[in-house]
Amino acid sequence: MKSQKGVSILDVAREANVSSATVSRVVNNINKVKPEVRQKVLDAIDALGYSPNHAARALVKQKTNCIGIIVNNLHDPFFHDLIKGFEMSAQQTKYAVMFCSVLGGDVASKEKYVKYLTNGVVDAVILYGSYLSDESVINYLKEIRNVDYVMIEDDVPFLACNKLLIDNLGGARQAVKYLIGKGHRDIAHICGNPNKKVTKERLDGYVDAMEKAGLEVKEQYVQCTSTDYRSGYACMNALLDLEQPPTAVFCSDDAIASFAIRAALDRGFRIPEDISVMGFDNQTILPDHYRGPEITSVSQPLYNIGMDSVRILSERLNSSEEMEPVRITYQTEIVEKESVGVCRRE
Amino acid sequence: MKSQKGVSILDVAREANVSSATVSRVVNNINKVKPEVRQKVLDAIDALGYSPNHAARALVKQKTNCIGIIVNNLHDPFFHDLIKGFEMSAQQTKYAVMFCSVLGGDVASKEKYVKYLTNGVVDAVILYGSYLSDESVINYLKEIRNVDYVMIEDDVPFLACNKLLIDNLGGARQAVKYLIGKGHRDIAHICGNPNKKVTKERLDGYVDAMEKAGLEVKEQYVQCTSTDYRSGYACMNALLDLEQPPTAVFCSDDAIASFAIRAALDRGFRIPEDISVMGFDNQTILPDHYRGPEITSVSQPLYNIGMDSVRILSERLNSSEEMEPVRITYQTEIVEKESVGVCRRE
DNA sequence: TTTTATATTGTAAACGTTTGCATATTCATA
DNA sequence: TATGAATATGCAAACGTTTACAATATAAAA
Repeated sequence: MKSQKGVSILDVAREANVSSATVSRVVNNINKVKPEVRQKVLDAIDALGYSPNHAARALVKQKTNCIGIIVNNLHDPFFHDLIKGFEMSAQQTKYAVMFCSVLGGDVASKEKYVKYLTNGVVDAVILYGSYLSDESVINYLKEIRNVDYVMIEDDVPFLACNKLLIDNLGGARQAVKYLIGKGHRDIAHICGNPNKKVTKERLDGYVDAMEKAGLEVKEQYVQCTSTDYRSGYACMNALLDLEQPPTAVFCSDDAIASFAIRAALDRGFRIPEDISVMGFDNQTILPDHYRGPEITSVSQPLYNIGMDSVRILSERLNSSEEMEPVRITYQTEIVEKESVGVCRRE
Repeated sequence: MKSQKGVSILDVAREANVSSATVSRVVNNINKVKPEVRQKVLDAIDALGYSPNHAARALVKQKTNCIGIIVNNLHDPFFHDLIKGFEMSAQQTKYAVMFCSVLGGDVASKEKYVKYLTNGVVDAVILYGSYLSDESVINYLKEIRNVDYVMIEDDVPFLACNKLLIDNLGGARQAVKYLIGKGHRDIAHICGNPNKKVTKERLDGYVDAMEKAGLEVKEQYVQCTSTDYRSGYACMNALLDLEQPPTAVFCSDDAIASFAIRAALDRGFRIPEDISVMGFDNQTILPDHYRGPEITSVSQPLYNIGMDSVRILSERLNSSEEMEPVRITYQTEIVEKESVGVCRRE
């Protein structure tokens, strides 16, 4: 199958006429070794092409110097900024950072990766997203005490771990307020899969902001997509079919917004002159079919969250004392682009 | 730092009143164990929450059941399809598949990952792209015989490993022939960073197809970008400034094409009525600034390449006999979209 | 019932490191 | 030169598994 090289520390020791302990000290830069001996060892290492075996090290030191990240659908452009954040702080840490991707909702491979990683493969795991709120996985994680972990964007109440959360409620409120500020009163909401926590929170934010502003939340102004964001198209059509269509539509996310805008454009509406559309996520990359205006959106600091999660774990792994889990809620920010205009209805 | 659970196979053995060997046999499904004993062990495992330590296993078995993938800039939308391919076949293999990302041209972290992975962390590595043609890395890889690996899109001649290549030359020829087929004669080329092999090959393909068709390759019709694909904008402007501008432009890749198109549009040209533009890569995701037509392009089967690379390594790792490295060249395919039209020049 | 073959279990070595402790070497000091 | 302190090195146990091999229990055959 493969021709093992199999140069071990003992081979080096023999070659250099020292003990394996000395070699180990040279390799690990423990400076209790005489310069000429160190050189002899270094030469032997070079001559034999030795490099220390990871598994053996991990076994004796009980750590791997590796951090694992689990997301679903790593290929999703949504992760663009998050990955950039991970990459950036990976560069700055001594830990090797590795990504695992779970396709779609595949529970089996999700469990496979969670169990695999948390079992001595890495020192810490970063989990993105509510797709992980599976009973089985959560129960498993509760038991895990041999790795540190960070959950991003998912707040499982009874799980005592580091949590980096996004203020979805606040973000949705911001969005609606912004639309109101542009003079809109008839504001609809296209809501993503309502079983997902994120989506639910954004819906709540919409409702809350409307009520606080004394605006009625008309039932037919809230359209829910199926699990697929493509149905944003159908939702927008439903809104435009109303006798009094909204003048602005706030969508759960930009992917939905892109399809909603497409629907409006296909019916001859102009964006934002005839109808304003607002998204969430500030996703800078959209499917290539998209030809609408750039989407005014609520931006989450994914880049920072990616950076922070690696940094936080790094710090915790290096600290000698037990640390309380952190819990950070990140605020969102409106990014004004082209898809929202001033309300023209009287 | 962290409260170790530390349940070992010995704890289970004690709890179940058997030897560690028996526990091991149960865990690994070696069916030489009596049903009632098996159950006793299973109960003990459950009671103690045992799961086998990865490092210890890896150490004794000399394998990790893991495949590592190294790419630069994992966040780059270019990798969309490739990642999808990896994900898909990851799902189908028993191997855990993990991604490592190297930011930009950071040689230090590139080396870090290559050395880290090839040293008992994984059983096999997949390397994407010519960014790895660093002397130091290549020399290192030559020495490595304890992992299998696949190189995608980079053919280092004296490196005997599995290679999955793309016929860039042929793809470029296809593209130019296609443009000629549309009646174009004045065909320019915007060439990416000419130090990169890929780009060089595509340039060669362009020249070759032009010559074979008896068309002159005018020097000013070949524009090279700097290292940044954004300079496709400037290149297009240079072409449009010529007294006889081309009627069609073939670009090294879609990212460049998107900027070239932008430049043409900004000067009031219509695509494809006034000038045709063709790309390479069939990148379905483009930066959100892009508002041009969908780009007619040469598509590489990245999804298949992703799938194949994992599959090939899986097979090789499981085979007991030594296998010759494979070398596959993938053919490209024209994807007709909106950016190329029939030539209107007399 | 005894013998033999077979199925099940246990013992202990090995995997390749690190590291506490013991020993050996060096060096400065008296 | 002898002494002690400081420095450098080696020995061997430990990390948690797997797996040949040995030992035992069980079943089948005589």
